[in-house]
Amino acid sequence: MKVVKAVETEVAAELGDTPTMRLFALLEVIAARDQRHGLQDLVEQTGLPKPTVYRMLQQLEAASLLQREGNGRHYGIGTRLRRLAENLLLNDSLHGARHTVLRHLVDEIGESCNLTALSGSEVVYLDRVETAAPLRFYLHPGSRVPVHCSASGKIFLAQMSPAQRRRLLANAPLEPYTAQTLTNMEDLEREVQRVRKDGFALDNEEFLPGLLCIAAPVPAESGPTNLCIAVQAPVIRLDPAKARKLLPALQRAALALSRIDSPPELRERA
Amino acid sequence: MKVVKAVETEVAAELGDTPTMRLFALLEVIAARDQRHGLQDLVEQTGLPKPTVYRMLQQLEAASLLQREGNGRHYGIGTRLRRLAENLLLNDSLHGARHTVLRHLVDEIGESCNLTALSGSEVVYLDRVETAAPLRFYLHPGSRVPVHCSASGKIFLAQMSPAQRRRLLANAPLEPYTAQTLTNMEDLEREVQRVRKDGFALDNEEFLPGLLCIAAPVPAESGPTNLCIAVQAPVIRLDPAKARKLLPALQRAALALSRIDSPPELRERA
DNA sequence: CAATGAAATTTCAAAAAACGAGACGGCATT
DNA sequence: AATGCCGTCTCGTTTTTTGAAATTTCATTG
Repeated sequence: MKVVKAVETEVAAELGDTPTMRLFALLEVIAARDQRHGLQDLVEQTGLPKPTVYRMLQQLEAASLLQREGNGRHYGIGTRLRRLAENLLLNDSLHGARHTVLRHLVDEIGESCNLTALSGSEVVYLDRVETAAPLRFYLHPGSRVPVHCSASGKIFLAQMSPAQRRRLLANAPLEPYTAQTLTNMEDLEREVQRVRKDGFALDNEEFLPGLLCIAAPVPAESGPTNLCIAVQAPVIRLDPAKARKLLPALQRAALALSRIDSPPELRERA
Repeated sequence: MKVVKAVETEVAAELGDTPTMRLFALLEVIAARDQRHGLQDLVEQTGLPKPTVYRMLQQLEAASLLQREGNGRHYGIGTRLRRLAENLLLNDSLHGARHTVLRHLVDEIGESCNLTALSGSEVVYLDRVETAAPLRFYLHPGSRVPVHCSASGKIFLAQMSPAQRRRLLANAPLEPYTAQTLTNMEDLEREVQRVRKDGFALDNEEFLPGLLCIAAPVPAESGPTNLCIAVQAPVIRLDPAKARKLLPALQRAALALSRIDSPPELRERA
């Protein structure tokens, strides 16, 4: 009994604080296993009260997003949700194309690479391809890191006007993650100026001990970009000097990404 | 200007009356085209007010369901939504297996077939495979038809107790769709008794003029089933006598579906 | 064939979220 | 520097969601 309650609380806390999020949490539970889902099961899996889950399921069924299976006591995926999922995967050439570029780069240089973007005042991992080497940092797509202690973050900062930069950093104090983390504004400003001049950024164990990272911007048609490509490796295999030698490959990949991201066709208005 | 407005109204009316539905409408718009979606575009596509769309996008982005692209002025599919879509399609062996059976049946008898279930007081098309013949009725998966004038509907009715049947039909008056539609309770009751005895049902132009349909139940482990398989064809190619000859093939497919739907493994409680 | 109990559904008043008109602000073009 | 298009924020109002508890349903079981 207690164990069950603990699990319930956990899932509910993690996956939902607005109706929308609770709904997606429910869908994720349903999508997670290839089996029939009864009301009771879903209640236990999500930790939501029974009438709530019941109402959600009913609403989803009415919209053909889910459908009842068997004797009406179980739910499965409905035609509309299936079609949505198909279209979602189908109409996302951007992701596919980018992933290919990332994979090529990883093949070429032999270390994990990732694609990052600025979201709010944090850097988000859009996608990631791991190296084959056995020792590696596992950082999954979708996770977020602070701007001030990540290579990509510094690139984003370097593109901004001083005013923009100050505004952004006002919301995010320069927390120390390691002994190397730049925690005062002057050091960071100096570093950012260097990044702007060089066109690439390093993170030398400033976020995680033992992790070195080099990032380059993916140029946009004009103006600042919101996309970076970066290599991450344990300091045992990669030091700043070696990292600099990877720059040409990195920039070649960045250019390829740039072509994916801003081809003239996409400027039309359907 | 007027044209745009007309479209807006339409989409909004069709796709949403609760926050949840509006949200899915938005996702469907996003999933529909492989392009970058700006706020303004989405406002026009969905017909929803700007702050509403803005809030939805923001919420979806915060949850990594969407992510910003380019300079932050466009949205694309996020890692979590992509994963959800992948799992949704992956973990739905039921659908895949059923679809295969349907396709085989269509190959065998040469007419469009579909899989139906009872939902509320209507029959829903769960899936459908079309014949290769040029003349055909196009009825898409997810659409709904009344119980009293569809072959599958009669099968569902035939499984019920008279009390259940009366309760269900109380909510759904026997509306006439064609001259053949059974619109009085006695005729329908007589028909239902026949269906129960024969184990199959016909719809002889009772729903759409020129459309003949024969349905058989997909047997459940025990008790009534909520799944039927049916053949639909223009009366020009199929008459009741010919339809009856398709019955063995139909029942063979029904048995195959039955094995998919209730194998012992699925009775476990993970 | 009624009693039993587990599971599904409905109810309803309180609480929370969504709504959207309008104001505001940034940024690009003029 | 002015203009205008978009994205973003505000806030009082409206709508939806919430969930404990009561009720119904249905398959067993005694």
